[in-house]
Amino acid sequence: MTPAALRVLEAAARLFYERGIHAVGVDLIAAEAGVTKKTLYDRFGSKEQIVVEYLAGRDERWRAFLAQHLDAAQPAASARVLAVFDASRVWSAENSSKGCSMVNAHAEISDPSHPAYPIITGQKEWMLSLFTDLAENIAPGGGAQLGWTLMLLHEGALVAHGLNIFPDPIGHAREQARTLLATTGVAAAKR
Amino acid sequence: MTPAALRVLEAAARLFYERGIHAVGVDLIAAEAGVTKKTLYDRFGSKEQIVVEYLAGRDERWRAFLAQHLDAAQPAASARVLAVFDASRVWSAENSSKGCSMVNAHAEISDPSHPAYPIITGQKEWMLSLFTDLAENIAPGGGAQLGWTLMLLHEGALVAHGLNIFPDPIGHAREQARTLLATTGVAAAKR
DNA sequence: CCTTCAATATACAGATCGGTATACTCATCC
DNA sequence: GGATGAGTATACCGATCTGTATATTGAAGG
Repeated sequence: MTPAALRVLEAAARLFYERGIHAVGVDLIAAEAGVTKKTLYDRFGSKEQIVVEYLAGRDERWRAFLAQHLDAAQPAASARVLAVFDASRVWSAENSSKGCSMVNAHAEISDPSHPAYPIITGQKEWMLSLFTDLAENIAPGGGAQLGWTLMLLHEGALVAHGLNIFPDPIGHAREQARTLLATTGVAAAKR
Repeated sequence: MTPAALRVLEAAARLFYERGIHAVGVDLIAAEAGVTKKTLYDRFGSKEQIVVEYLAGRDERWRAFLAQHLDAAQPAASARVLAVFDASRVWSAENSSKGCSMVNAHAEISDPSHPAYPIITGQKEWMLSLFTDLAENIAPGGGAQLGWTLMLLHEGALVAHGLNIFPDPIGHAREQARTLLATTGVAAAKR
């Protein structure tokens, strides 16, 4: 990736996230990146490809960021679940003031045959299986249901964060997950 | 509202929701409504105004739909909370296969000075205060926090429904709300 | 030294965008 | 019966959209 291509991708990522994908034209991306349109098309070939690399890049960075937090967490499954919320909280404060970029992209990309579509659904499926796998360790046999609940809390918190509707929704979701895991863990231990 | 204007609004609502606001042009709206562009502009004046009436109309219909469910529910606050989830479940199955139209519009309309912006945030604030008011009846003094949790479950369920990531997320959210209200009610009663 | 390649500048193509103009039809209503 | 208003049909406007063409510069590599 050449320096000019990197600047294009950075400018596109910022503009796509802040203003929406369809509202941002390639001329604006090129101008903000300090690059000519020819360079942009030489590197990426199409706007669609820039969209794909924007989402793929965000997905990759989020997974790496989350992996760091998970590596630093205690090995207990419940601690790792809370680490996911902690990671989201920091990530959102730094990169996601308008909510989840995948959810926002999903609002604009309706066609499942769009090359960016599997990136969107793929991240959500991956997050869900992460939650359910951890949940299965906490409540053996009931991992799916507990994972669903954690997913709901997490997705809801991202949306609420983007809408700025009440203070620190991700922190609140984390606390709810904590009490939920505590009572569920107790119930599982009693069985 | 003339019949032609109604057809315009119906076509715009369907297209905006399915494909996104910026991806749909006025020519397409007019064609799908079986109406000339002149009629469209005579009735609405601008595309922006159509967007505003699209969101305002959906907001109004959702509130009326929800009011019906609340009127039919038992008067107990916990039953009314569950009625909200029940209403959302039916509504989403019929009208919202791609998730919440307000959240999706928020992804495309970033400018807070856009005339549609207060409709989006207004509905979310209204839903939050609905939850918190009901929650305050269930857990006096802790309505805000419980209301936040209900809001997270609800928003998360709408997103999960739109992403089609696991079966019946709104039904699952309802069950989680039920157990949450039960334990919270018990805790409040013990105090 | 000479090729290669990433980059620049500028111009342009064709389509679509939101929005307007003109002329006409038809029904309703004082 | 003439005015009003909702509608059609069609053409147009300037701007913007994604994408391409042409010609040039400058640095790195064998």
